[in-house]
Amino acid sequence: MADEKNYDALKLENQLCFPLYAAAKEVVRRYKPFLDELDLTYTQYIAMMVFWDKKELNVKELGKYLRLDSGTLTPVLKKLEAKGYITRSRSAEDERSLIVAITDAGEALKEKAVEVPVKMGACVNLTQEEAMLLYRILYKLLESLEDE
Amino acid sequence: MADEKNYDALKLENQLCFPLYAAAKEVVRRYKPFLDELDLTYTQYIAMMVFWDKKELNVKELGKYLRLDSGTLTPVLKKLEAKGYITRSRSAEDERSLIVAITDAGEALKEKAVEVPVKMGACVNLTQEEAMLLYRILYKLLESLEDE
DNA sequence: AAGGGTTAAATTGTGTACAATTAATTTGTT
DNA sequence: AACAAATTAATTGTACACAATTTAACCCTT
Repeated sequence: MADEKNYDALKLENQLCFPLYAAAKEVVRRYKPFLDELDLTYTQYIAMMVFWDKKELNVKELGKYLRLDSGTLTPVLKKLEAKGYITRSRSAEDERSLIVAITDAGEALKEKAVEVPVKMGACVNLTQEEAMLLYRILYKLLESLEDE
Repeated sequence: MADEKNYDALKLENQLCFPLYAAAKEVVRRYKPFLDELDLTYTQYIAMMVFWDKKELNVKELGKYLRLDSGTLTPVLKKLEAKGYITRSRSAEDERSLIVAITDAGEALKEKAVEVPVKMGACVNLTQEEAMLLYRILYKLLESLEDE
């Protein structure tokens, strides 16, 4: 019994990261039917959320909000451009910077999108208090992981 | 003012799903340096966690634990087999079923892996209470999303 | 003005995720 | 037994995610 090592920390059910990973996937998956009606993927949807709020920004700024890099965003933005929801153009002041701006069609999409959070809210079976706690703890976690 | 619609629910900062999605990605990203030492990706790591516990199961059973389907698992398992940590063989009783079993090398990997949760724990800056709350709420969320 | 260092996006390569389909096998019913 | 229905993995196709590299533009110091 002196030599017995405790491997409990290596069990899936004792992990904190695993339910985080699984719940995130599952929630995104649950968005799909609602987002299909808008012809958006989840990543495209959260990008549009930023544009509905900010109207115009460059890839770097967008990436900061979404916590995604240009490797992920470039193809996503090209798809949103192809759908006519945004425009992509180089900044005149700084040719390195790509200005992404929402179009009228993109703005119009907001009217249909307002239903999405309502429908999703109905899927998530948490109390107000649990939802608030979850929100607070997740942001605390994000902040703590931010500063390396 | 009668015609003003409230779009607050469409703001990124008012979403519950977004910090969930972002935190999950960030935590998995934080695993990377530790898992690199084991030559495992996060998905391969959680699969190995199941094998360390169960020794042997088929793809469907594994998928139930990990909440992943064969489309995701098949390539992951082929990689783990190539690394020598598991074996893949058809069941004699039911040829449809693929039996995945851990090898000695896979078992040995556990010795190095025990350090991973310790190192990760040091990165996550939550109190015991917050961690427990997060765990409980995430599993409640997962369960509520499970039954459609 | 010139050249090194920095910065912003894009590109490349690897590895998931997942929906939908396919292929092989098994099961259940007649 | 025979065949339709169900089940299990694998495959196919699309879409991220991210590390690492590349390309082009900008900045800064001399």
